[in-house]
Amino acid sequence: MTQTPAPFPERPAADRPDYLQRLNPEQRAAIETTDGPLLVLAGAGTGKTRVLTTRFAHILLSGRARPYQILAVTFTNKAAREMRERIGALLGEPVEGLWLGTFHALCARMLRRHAEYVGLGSGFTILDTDDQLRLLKQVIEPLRIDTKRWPPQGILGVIQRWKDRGLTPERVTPAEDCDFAGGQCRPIYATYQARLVQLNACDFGDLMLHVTEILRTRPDVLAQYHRLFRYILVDEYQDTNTIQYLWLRLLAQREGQPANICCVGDDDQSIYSWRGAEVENILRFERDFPGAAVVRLERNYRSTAQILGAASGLIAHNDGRLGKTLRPGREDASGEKVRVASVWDSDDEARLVGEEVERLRAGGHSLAEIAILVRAGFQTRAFEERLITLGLPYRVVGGLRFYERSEIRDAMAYMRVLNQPADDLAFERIINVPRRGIGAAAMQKFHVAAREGQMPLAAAVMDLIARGALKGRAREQMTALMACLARGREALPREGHVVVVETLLEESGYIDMWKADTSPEAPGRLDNLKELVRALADFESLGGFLEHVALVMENEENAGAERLSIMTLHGAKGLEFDTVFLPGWEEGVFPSQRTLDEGGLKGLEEERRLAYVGITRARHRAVISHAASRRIYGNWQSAIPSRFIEELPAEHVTTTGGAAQARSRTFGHAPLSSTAFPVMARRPRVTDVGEKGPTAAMAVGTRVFHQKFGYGTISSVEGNRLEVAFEKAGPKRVLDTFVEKIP
DNA sequence: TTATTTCAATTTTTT
DNA sequence: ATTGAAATAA
Repeated sequence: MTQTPAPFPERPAADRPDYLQRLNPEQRAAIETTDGPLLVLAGAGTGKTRVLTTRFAHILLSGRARPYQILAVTFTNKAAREMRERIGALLGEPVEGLWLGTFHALCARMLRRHAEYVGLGSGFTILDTDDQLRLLKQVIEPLRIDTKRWPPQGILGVIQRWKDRGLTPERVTPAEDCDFAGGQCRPIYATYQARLVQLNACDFGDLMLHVTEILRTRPDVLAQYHRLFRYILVDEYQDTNTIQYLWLRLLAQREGQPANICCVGDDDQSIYSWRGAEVENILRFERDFPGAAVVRLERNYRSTAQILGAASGLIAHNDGRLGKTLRPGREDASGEKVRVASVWDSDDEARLVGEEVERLRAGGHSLAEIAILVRAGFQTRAFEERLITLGLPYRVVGGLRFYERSEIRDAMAYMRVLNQPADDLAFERIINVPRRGIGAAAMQKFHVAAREGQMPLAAAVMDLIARGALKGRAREQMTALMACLARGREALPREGHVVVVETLLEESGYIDMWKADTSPEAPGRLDNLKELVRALADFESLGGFLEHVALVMENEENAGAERLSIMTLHGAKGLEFDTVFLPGWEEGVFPSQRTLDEGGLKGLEEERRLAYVGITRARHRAVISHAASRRIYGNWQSAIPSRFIEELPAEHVTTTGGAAQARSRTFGHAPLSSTAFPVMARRPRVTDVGEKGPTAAMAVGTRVFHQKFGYGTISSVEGNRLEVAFEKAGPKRVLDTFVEKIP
């Protein structure tokens, strides 16, 4: 393993251009080591984005490459946008013609140029998840697969994972074919791909897969990109999957020239293995690119020493790390310790967080600098309810996004059919929305006609109308719909896409459908449709708009409002806040039981990295909490504190709350002054009922009472953790503090 | 063809 | 408890 380079000699400041000022030696090394492979291990809060953007600017300003000769890859559109803005700021002007974007956006751009090599036209459509599923269902329908046992989503998952690994249908070996769908996944995959080509469409995975396949099989195309890209920059390298790795390696390894690839990442923040990311990619970097330099960014400028100490101590429990230790960047006061609060249940937890937030706000803290980071979506509800009663403005980040709403997808489908009459999947989506009396039977008829006539669905419908094979209301409605679309297409060059789409949505009856809808969401949906038409005006053409939406499923709204954020730990990666609440640190919730079951030790380590990501989001304050009981799927479950709590180094942690006081690690310093934690308020007054838990001998066979589960008998004891056979609730694991001995 | 009922699943998510 | 999708009745 390569060592962090020795400190670099300080050159006189005057020698260095402006943009290289005020960087630490490691950051400067990461920027000035321009040629040859370079791995930058950037711990949380160590100035990663700054290094990436400055490196980009440095390559340009030192004359090593023109803007279009640098390939800069990110995972999210947000990261790409931020990078573009910051490069523009460094250079003093916006730069044009950059190859800067997400893996998928860059691949889409490449694939439009070379689509014919994989049997597509350059005007191919990019399908969303709905379309993918609909198409797959069509493919598996004749196979009479038991969709109970093998849900289409699962099959799609298998295909997606193959694509993540760079496996085209031909490359999937029989051994690779899992027993999913009765071992029929391989032929299903092949048919699915063939159908996509017929539709002149591809899914997200295909963007990477097709381009990589082209680069693999067309040396001329590959050479063209080798000549073009002199430098490659990759963000969040620990999140790359196999296909992304293959794509990068193909582009980076040039005959007789150094691989000028710089990957920035942090193995400790790899939290996406479940969607195909391979941490091995970053662990293997030095073997993949011989002679690679490695720079470690370990000076953290974000968090207090206490927070860093807690996070470092926790992550140290993982094996197989590349090894980094975050050091406080500034020697300021060490700050507050990380707090661990024990509460009774999720309502208590929400109350505690709410009170703390109110206190912070009273102390002049901005709500925008506070976040509640949960493991899973179901945890948000208790907080939302509490924040509403307190009148605290909040936002749940990562709910349904604009372009995922059904009315927007419907409207988009109308546009797609307008844009490409052969877009069967879009046509199928709108054909009976609003209701036009087309059910399964009619649909079947259309499909048969389309297959027999070797034509798109829409054309088949026209044909059936012309031949009089359609009767009654269906005929009327279909004639009207087709006329609508035809009028729109004809008017497009004259009236412009905005007006035409607006008219189409009106005349097709789609708008009226929502106007007639009396449900409370309907007005909001109409507003969304207005907003969609407005967004349409920002684009030159319909095609341009559709491409944008397919790749950038984002809405840029309500930023900067004075609200606190509730989001998942995954959603919080890359963000930072003054104060971070980390609720639900209980075995089964965090670490998640499912991850443990499915991923074993690997899964546990990923959960631990998630915990590490959570803590390192905090600049000044981190409050971890765990509840003693939690209602999951309608019934109460007892909960034991997460093992991650015990793994936090004691010297960086303070503990509050009743249950915690029973823990051996707490040396009796009960924070009685803390009015912020009126925890355990709803615990029974134990002295009235029986002896208090921790002081009483808890032996196997002891009869106990539990607030939520009722009466039961202890069946095993493990320190302060009991297993109790409850009379009504069955066997549960509980902490001794939450039961009372029955005399 | 649509409305109703039952039934199961229920982490994390970008593009 | 809640929700969404598939089976079944009107």
